[in-house]
Amino acid sequence: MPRPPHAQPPYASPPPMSEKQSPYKDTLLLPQTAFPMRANLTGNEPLRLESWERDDLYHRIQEKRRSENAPPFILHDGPPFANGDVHMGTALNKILKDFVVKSRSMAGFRAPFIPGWDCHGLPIEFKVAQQARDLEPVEIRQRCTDFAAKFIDVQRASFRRLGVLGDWEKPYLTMDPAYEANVIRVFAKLVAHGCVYQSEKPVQWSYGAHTALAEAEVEYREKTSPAIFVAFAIERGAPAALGEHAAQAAIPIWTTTPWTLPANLGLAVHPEIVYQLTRFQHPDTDTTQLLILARDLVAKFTESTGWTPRETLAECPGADLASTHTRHPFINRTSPVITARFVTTEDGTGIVHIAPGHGADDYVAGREHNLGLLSPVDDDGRFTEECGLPDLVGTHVFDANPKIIDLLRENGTLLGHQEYTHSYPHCWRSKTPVIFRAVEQFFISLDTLRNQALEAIAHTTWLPAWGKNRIHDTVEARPDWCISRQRTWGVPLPVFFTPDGAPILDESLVLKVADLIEKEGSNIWFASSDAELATRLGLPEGTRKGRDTLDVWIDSGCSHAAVLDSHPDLHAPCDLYLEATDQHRGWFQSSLMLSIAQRGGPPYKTVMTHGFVVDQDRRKLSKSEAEKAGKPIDAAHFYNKYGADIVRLWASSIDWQREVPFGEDLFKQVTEPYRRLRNTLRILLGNLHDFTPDSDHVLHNNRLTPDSLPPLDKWMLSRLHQVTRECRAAYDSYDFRRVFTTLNQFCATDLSAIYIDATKDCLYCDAADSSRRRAAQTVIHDAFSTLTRLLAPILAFTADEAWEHAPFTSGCVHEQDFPEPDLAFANPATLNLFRRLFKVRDAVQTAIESQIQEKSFSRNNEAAVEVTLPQPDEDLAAILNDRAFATEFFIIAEMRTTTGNSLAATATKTTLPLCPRCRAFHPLLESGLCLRCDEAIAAQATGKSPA
RNA sequence: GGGCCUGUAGCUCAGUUGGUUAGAGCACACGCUUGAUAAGCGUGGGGUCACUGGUUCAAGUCCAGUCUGGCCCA
Repeated sequence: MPRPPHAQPPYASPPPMSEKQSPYKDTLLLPQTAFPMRANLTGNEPLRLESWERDDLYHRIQEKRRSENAPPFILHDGPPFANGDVHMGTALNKILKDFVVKSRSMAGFRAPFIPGWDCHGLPIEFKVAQQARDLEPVEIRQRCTDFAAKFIDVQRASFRRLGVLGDWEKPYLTMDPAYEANVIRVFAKLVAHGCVYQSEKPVQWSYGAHTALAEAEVEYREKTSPAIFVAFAIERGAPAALGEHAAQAAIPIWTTTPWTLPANLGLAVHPEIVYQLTRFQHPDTDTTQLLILARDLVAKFTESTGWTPRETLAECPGADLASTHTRHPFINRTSPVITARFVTTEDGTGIVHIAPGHGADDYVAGREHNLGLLSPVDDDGRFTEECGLPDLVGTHVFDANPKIIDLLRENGTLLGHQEYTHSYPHCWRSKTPVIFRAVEQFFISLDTLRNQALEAIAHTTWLPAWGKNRIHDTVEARPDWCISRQRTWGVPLPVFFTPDGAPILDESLVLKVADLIEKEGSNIWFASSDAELATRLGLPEGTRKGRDTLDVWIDSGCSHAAVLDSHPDLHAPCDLYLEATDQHRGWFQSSLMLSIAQRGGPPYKTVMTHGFVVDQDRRKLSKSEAEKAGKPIDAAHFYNKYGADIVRLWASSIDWQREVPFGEDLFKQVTEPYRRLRNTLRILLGNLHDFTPDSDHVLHNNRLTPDSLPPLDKWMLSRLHQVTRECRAAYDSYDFRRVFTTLNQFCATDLSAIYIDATKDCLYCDAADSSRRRAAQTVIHDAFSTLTRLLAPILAFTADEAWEHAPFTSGCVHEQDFPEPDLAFANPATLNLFRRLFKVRDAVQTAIESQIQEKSFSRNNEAAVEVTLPQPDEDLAAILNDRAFATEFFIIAEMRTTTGNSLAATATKTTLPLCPRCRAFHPLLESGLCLRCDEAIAAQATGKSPA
């Protein structure tokens, strides 16, 4: 190629703007790549997804790791409910899981991911029941099956679209007959251990949903209740310690549930609290009354009721009241006084009304003192005959409250009445207040499992670490587990009753049910009559099947048996469970208890929890409220608007250990780093267009050694390996945010602002094969290859797209291994020298900026800089006086150094001429070009490298 | 009401075992560049480290209390 004519004199200014193009432009090696600057994620991601699925990427990766005999890393997917669209919380959970799976896989593990869905339960049955009432069980179950299947498809499509890799064709479903059979087999184990029992106990009952509720199915909301003070007159056994007047006294109680009074069977006092016998007077009516109540609550009682203490006659500890009997205020019955430690002086009178059928504490106390049990309320929450008040039979308990209050007012036992707003348990589905009601239910006794469970908790890793305390405390305090539900959409509770109504709890019979259901599906239980089932299972005539289904927490809590133990790729205990913090009382606990029963140990080695998604003011983000406020919360809105990689980048940028702030603004905030990462990959690719690693990599072809690399390249590789080490460690500890910030800062500062900005002169203008240029390309090659792989778990689509655009890669980035940090490159001397150089650079930039502000010149590379170094620093001075290094590193024309008191820099406009080809200021040759450009042109002409 | 957690620039977050002037990204302002160009570079403003008290030569960091918000439990 002939040299272009030198139209400009050597000292000419840059070509005027009117001139379209420099005559030298064609001789430069400008970046070239087909990797587009604009991502168009929403358009391109689905195409890439298709190609992954066409190539069966998931199974290809599994196969590769299996053939390598890679150690397994098993993350067990907690099944989301198949009852709605994927919202950001669910999306965050799955993306975090995908970060784990992808990063463990690239770290050399065989990391299978078998996604699952929780299909049974009230949420679905409720929605189906809303559409059609009074259906036969089998019909309800069919509709529920269809409903669940529909949302499994919806959710699966979302999870896939988000780039989550897994065996989506073969997920586990808790409604699969094989899964249901395994649930029943775990139940058989529980029966064999003798932990299953039937009992009439107060349970949290939803009259709206017609079923008992588990703890996890209850939510607390504000409710206003009537709070009343009721006098129980002393009938006999007045405590001698309170003197002769005590016999005429009454004992006041305080309650916010007047409807439980018909079931009252006693009063409880604390044995050590001091009670006083006091004469009260009411200022409104001028009546007086002798009352016994806790000394510390007299003032509050007066404040609430107006009854004013006139004379305190005596006092005694609660223990002395224990033999007293009182008269029920409106039923012809005696209510004995008992002592109980749960009584407090927080509210009320220090005396608690005991209805053993309507409260957990009451039940226990009632049993201890043989008070009996009354639960005169039916499934709808209406009073039954048993309530003892014919007028109230058929009345809903909350409608009965005012009637009971009227009754008390009329018979003079009502001492006070206020409205009281408190947080009260509600059914999570029907949103109705929960009532405590004693019904025959099945329970799992946790006492047999508790110690082993606590032991397992101690030996499990909890992330964050405070999770251990939390689950320990909940397991320690947890009451027996009510597992029966009076619902249709669930795994049948596999219990039969003898003709006289006794439950048959027999392991082998339960196992037979499991086999039957595995073969024919659980509908067989509902479709068959008692007689048919009895015949098939060889039971005597007259045997009846149970009508209940199992708590859904049993379903998902059995996944370690139904999935980990059963799937060929998996095993129990697995390495990791990863869910939101609410699962400490949900899945983590149900899985643990059932795994203890099943295998005597925990199902997991590590449990990681992440916070809930909250809005930007750190307020709870509820779906209905967000929609009202016009704030979208569905994952689809975001991946359709911004792309899955933006959602993923957001997920990597948050701190999963606490609540996760979320809002559309935060998405916009993450698009800027995305562009930076993408453009960095693009400029790296652009500068590798003529680079073939085999022949051009200066370290692979031994053209240079790590030690003989130019200093800037040495520094860049040191940083690269430092960054690699940091990201690998961050992935190992699930600290994805650290990966994100490390890589973002590395791209922004080290690569973009420093390295590429400085070396692009060499990359564009040097002869193609100059050592200096090949060294820079070598660094850029390593940086690209490292960056794409370290980014791959997070930017699943973009990293693969970039990988594909590199001329020297093959396959998919997700099948690659992570880069290994090589400490041979992490050169402390170089890093240290550059630390000092960056301080100089700051001073130099400030000096140049002030000259640019004063219009002395306008571009960095016009500057001639004089630097004053504070103390003798030979290494620093030597490198600063190396013209080639200094002009490249600072992107300036000239550098001189002196020593002085403190670090300082001054800049002036250079007197050197402008090289028209590289637009840098250098001494020029007769050709009109600087030495480097002259040689580059010559090399192009001969096709040979100058050096 | 109880348990656990949380609070650092407008926003998202760093801040080692207490030790110089509390850092980064986003956003903002100004400037350069038109050979990374719907990109890139430079400079800059912006913080009573939730509040109060304590320990200490020294506190964002340790202690106590208050407040905020979250999860769980009642």
